[in-house]
Amino acid sequence: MASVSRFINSPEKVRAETRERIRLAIQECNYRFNFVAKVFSTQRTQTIGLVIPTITNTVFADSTRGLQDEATRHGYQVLMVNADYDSAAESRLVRHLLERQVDGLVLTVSDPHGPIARELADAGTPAVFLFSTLSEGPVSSVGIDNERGGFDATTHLADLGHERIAMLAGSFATSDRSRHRYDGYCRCLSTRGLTLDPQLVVQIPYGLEYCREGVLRLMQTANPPTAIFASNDLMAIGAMGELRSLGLSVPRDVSVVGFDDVLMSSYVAPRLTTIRQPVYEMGRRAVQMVLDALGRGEQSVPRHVILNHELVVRESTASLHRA
Amino acid sequence: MASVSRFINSPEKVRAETRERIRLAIQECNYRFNFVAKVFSTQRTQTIGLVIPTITNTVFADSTRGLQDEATRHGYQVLMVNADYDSAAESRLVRHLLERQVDGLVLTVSDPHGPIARELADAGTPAVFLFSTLSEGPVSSVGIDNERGGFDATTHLADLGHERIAMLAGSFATSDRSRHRYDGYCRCLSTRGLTLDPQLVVQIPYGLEYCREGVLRLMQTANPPTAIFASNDLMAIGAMGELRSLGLSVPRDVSVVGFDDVLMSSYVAPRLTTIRQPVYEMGRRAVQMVLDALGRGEQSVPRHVILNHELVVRESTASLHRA
DNA sequence: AACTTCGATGTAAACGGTTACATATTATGG
DNA sequence: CCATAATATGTAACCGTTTACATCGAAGTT
Repeated sequence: MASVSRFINSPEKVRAETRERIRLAIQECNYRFNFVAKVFSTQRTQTIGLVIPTITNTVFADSTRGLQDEATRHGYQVLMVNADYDSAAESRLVRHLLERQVDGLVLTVSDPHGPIARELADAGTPAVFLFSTLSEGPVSSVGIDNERGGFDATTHLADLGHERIAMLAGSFATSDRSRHRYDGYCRCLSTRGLTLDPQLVVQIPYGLEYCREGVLRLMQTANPPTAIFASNDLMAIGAMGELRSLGLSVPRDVSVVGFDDVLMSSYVAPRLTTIRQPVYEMGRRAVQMVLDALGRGEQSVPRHVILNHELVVRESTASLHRA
Repeated sequence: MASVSRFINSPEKVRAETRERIRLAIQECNYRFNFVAKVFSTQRTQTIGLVIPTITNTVFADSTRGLQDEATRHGYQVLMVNADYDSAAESRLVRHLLERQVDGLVLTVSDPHGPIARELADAGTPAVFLFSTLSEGPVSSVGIDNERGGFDATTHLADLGHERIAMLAGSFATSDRSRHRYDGYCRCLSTRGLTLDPQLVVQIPYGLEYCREGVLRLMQTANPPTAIFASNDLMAIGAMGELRSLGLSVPRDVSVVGFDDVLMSSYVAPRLTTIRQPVYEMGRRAVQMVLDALGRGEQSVPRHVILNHELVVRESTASLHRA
């Protein structure tokens, strides 16, 4: 029994002869290793739990790639679940993952300042928030400065001469990233002396399918915007599709900026101007931080890292053509 | 101990008074349920393993949604891993999932006729192949008729008067779906009396980023195609992006048909003509079949279900404008 | 040859639930 | 009020691995 365990985990510790004996026995009773029993015994799953808001936005897929690569490099698995932008689901899934004894957690949640932060800190399982901009709090984080991202995106539009700049925002309730990007949008407006027209800000649920109504609300006002800043690329692409349906041309009639720089954004027509996040690197860093905390044990203090973003100008934005 | 177990699994079986006593004790020693121990003891994880080829193509996300919904409806979790279109990874991941004692498996693999089928059949864990077109074999399957899908897509182009129809195919080695769609493409060509020009068929790895070279190869021939059938919507969108880079207009210069009808396809410009797969339903059916087999035990026979697809005509295809 | 040392192998407890079965408690009927 | 049935609770074995520790055997030392 013990020798079999040794055989499996460090074959060099058992004599060649015994090794052979074991190999045969294994063949004989076509034995299959029981990972669950191992976990039960060691209390280590070699698994990192990942909670993402949705599987349909490929930013999360891209960061997952970085996460996955780094994890496998260290012999860890990734257990991914999606919460569908539902904060109740987030808590439920975190509990599920903790019950399943994941060694660490990486999560993108609607509100990293909410009760979930305490839950995580109490659980004693290393965790890091991904994508959010945090500078404090009991659980670590890695992201970009979403407020500055929003500021930069809006500034780009203002630089092009736009004055009626709308924001097509993902619902703040389900994403603090969207809220921070909105903060940056506001700051830019006030820096430029532009008025913040509440009619030019609409919040919609995440997902392409909700863009229609949002764009309609924006464009059917008395004084419609000449530029739209969308919370993410998916919504920007959705918005462009809707604008086209309304007979408007991007960027001639309306400029559009997105956020994330999803691969798709450089293939759509027109190619999307956007804020690039270093998502692959973010994913990598997140697992590094988890493994780091795992190494340190209890006495590790939360860290908050903020990576650089970058404005990528493509075809969906243009100078305001004054009528 | 036993009462605690009862308390957790069927509270109605313990007296209110005892229930209270247990609740307090749980509070006291802030007990956390250990799912791994339960699994170890019961040999049931209430989990279905899911192997997908990539996380960046949203078809898989969409089918996963159906899968997830049906699974949770029956109290099952989904454990998703992606193989990145690598057949070695597929085998490795299947072994991993089996070691983790998943109760059933749903998988989309490069070749459902390959050795993995035997492995699965031998393992004794219920499994179903998703997306592939199978009519026999030891493991169940649910998909559409990919050959007919390819035929229908190509026929649509032929009906529009196109004679030089290219196929931008995902590498056959990594996807039998692509191969079947190609078979349909060939059948259409021969039915119409069109010659199958090998220069008009290129295989590329999956992913937007590989479309550039594929389209270049196609368009830089002496007699370039007037229509392109792509293995999936992602590649179709990639192709449209590349065609635009070459100064060609879709559909005026070149018509493009995709496959899958991913949500994004109705938002890009021009909106993509494609073959719709009932992906949500496919996901649901797959877990139903797994749970069904789980119910029957050993004596369940493999089933192969083929659902209907549908040609969705949008803006990316047009009649051949004869020069 | 006896003693020490060291590596290889065997033994048994432990991990935390579940569950069959034994026992205790409560309800029911005569 | 007792016998009996029904229901609630307690007991202990079990799942398959790891791991600390015991034991064994071979090689090296005196």
